[in-house]
Amino acid sequence: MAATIKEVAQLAGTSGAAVSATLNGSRSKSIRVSAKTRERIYAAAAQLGYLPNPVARSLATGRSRVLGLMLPYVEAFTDHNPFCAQVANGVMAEMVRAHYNLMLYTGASVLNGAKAAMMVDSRVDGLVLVIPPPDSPVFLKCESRKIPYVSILRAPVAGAVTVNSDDFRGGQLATEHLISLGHRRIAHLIGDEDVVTSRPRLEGYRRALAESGLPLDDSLVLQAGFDWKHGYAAAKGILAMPASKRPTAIFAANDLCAEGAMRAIREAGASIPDDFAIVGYDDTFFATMTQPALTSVRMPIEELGETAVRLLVNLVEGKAIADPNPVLPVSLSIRASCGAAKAGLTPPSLSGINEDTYV
Amino acid sequence: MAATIKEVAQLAGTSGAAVSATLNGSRSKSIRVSAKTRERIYAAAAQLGYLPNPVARSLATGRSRVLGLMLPYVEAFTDHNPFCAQVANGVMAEMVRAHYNLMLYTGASVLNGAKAAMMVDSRVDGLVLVIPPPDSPVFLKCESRKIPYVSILRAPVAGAVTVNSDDFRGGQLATEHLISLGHRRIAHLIGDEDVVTSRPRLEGYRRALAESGLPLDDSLVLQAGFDWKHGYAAAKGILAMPASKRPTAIFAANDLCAEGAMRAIREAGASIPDDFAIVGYDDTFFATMTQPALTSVRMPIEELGETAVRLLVNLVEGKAIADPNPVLPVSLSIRASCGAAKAGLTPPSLSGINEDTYV
DNA sequence: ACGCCTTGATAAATCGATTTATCGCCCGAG
DNA sequence: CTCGGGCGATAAATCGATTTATCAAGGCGT
Repeated sequence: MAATIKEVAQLAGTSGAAVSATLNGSRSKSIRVSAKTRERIYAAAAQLGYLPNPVARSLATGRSRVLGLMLPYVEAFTDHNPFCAQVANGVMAEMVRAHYNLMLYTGASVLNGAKAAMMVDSRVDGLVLVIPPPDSPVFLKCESRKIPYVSILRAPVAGAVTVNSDDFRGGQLATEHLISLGHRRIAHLIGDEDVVTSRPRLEGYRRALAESGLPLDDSLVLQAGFDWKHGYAAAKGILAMPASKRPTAIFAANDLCAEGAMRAIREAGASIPDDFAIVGYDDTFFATMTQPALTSVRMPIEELGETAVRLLVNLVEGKAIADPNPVLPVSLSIRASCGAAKAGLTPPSLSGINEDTYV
Repeated sequence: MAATIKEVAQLAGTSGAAVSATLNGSRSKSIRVSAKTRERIYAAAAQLGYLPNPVARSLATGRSRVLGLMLPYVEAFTDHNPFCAQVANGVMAEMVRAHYNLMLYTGASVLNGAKAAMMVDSRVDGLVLVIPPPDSPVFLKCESRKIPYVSILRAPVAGAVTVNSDDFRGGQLATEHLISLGHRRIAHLIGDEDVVTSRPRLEGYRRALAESGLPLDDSLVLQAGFDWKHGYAAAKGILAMPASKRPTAIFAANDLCAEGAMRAIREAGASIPDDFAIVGYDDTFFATMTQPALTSVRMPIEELGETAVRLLVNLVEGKAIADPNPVLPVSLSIRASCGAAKAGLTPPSLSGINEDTYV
């Protein structure tokens, strides 16, 4: 029922070509529109409430002004780790700014077999991939269909555009902080092996120890994971160590993992930060809600999303890219869980429902 | 570069019409394809890796198999209240099931003026609106462009399809629980006025009091909001009341609000649940992380999303809808914050990174 | 006065599907 | 022997834009 370009042309007493050129501000030599005609076209378009049909436009131009966002698992948003949600937020914000629309894809179900192919379709001009597995078939799909893509948290590969945060530095920061507070036996709970951030964080941890002349004790490096359960289990293991072997500080894989560890420690009747100092990673909002509040490495998660979109838009529009593999800086949010800040000094500044609701 | 229908037709030695009909399993009388030709078409399509261009298909059919999801604010995902994220999750899951794709829109920026119109465009077959303001222009846009839509958390309006949860019952449940534990002075922190859930919860609270023969004391009904800050402030107010006027229990607007209240109470040196029993709403995962863990009214948030999509798909495909205004049931998750369950008995069962990652 | 360039505008091709109208052909019924 | 009907398939129209090729005037220089 919506007005078409032909109807506008008819009402303005001109042709569709003129309408198209006028409304798009086309600067082609081959088609010119006089000021008078232009006025009539504007009037007619306004009168009919004309909006170009984006589907038809896409077909004609080969561009959709839609970018896809692929999240690694179906529960991306419900998962208690707000990482994906925050990335999505940054992505959304930047897409709005760049006048692109967002198509959302999550999980294996849309990516297996025929469906996988369906999604990497001509509907999107480009794709943002979040923590893609190193051997994901998505890469091949994109290559073969010539769909530009940018990966968030992926080890830089020749020719691929990636956006990462400085995990090595993050590992260093967390460990150095604990060292500066006098800790000499510091445990590290490693995140999932297949996630690209785990290793550099570990290396940062090792470097910090080495630079301070502290020994590297492999019994203090525990395979955990990015969830509550693994943190809880790992801490149980630590609590079971003989006192002489036991660490006095824990650098956890992330905030959730740290929370699990804290729970295990509390259940054992030990104190945080007196018996164990703890540092988390991601600086999620619930780092402020734990008791004591959790010191955490902050990474600019939303900026990861924003940067990825910015790069992708350049890719799509054929513009030059200064740095195809940016690494965003991290920092340390110091709270009470290491004893470096008093408990309760940093109440969460939660925003609740925002004013920016739809009109 | 992708293969077109014409190329497939050529390779199979037939026409585009035959290819289209075959691949879509068309049962029209006017076009028939013999088994032999069909085989050749399948072979050719497979050989070329042919996938129909969805843009062209959309233009021809007037259907895009894309549904839009509109969230009320830009920070929908970052906002510490995981409500929108969970809704998005349910929506996504159901869309995958129904073979639709998801276009995501958030906040005022995409909805003002010309941009608002751009988004309600022919690209989507229908729209899911989450907590739309009662007077949102989106409704008119949809009507005038004949785009079917379903609203989540909207007061039922004649002719509109809505999905709600039973907030009245939720208010009742929370209050009855506190009454059953012996509380006679129960405060209620109301959520934002303009959010449709606030009033029925209040009415449920009132009904529960009335049915137990307890007096309705307006000084115990405090305007708060769905965020941490308002919970914190409201609790401060309660703590400042003269002891005789002070409630012994608080039914908060939601979990975040409850958390804020708990923080204020702890800061005042009072005990939960001994001095104040607390009930939250939404049963978010961090209700399990607070100390003590928070009793909360559980609403089936993801199911809201799923149901909305199911209804919307029916709307889009012209199928009958049994109940255009379903109200989903709520329940009570009892934890330690009211003294009805021991602290620490319900550790969070967090899942961390899911197995269902993309291949 | 003739050709040339510029301006203004339109008809028509294109994008890649779906869908309708049409066309042989062969077979069986009358 | 002819006519109707079912089968198999194709050409062509359509969807609603963009974009290219084409064309008609009009102004200007020589």
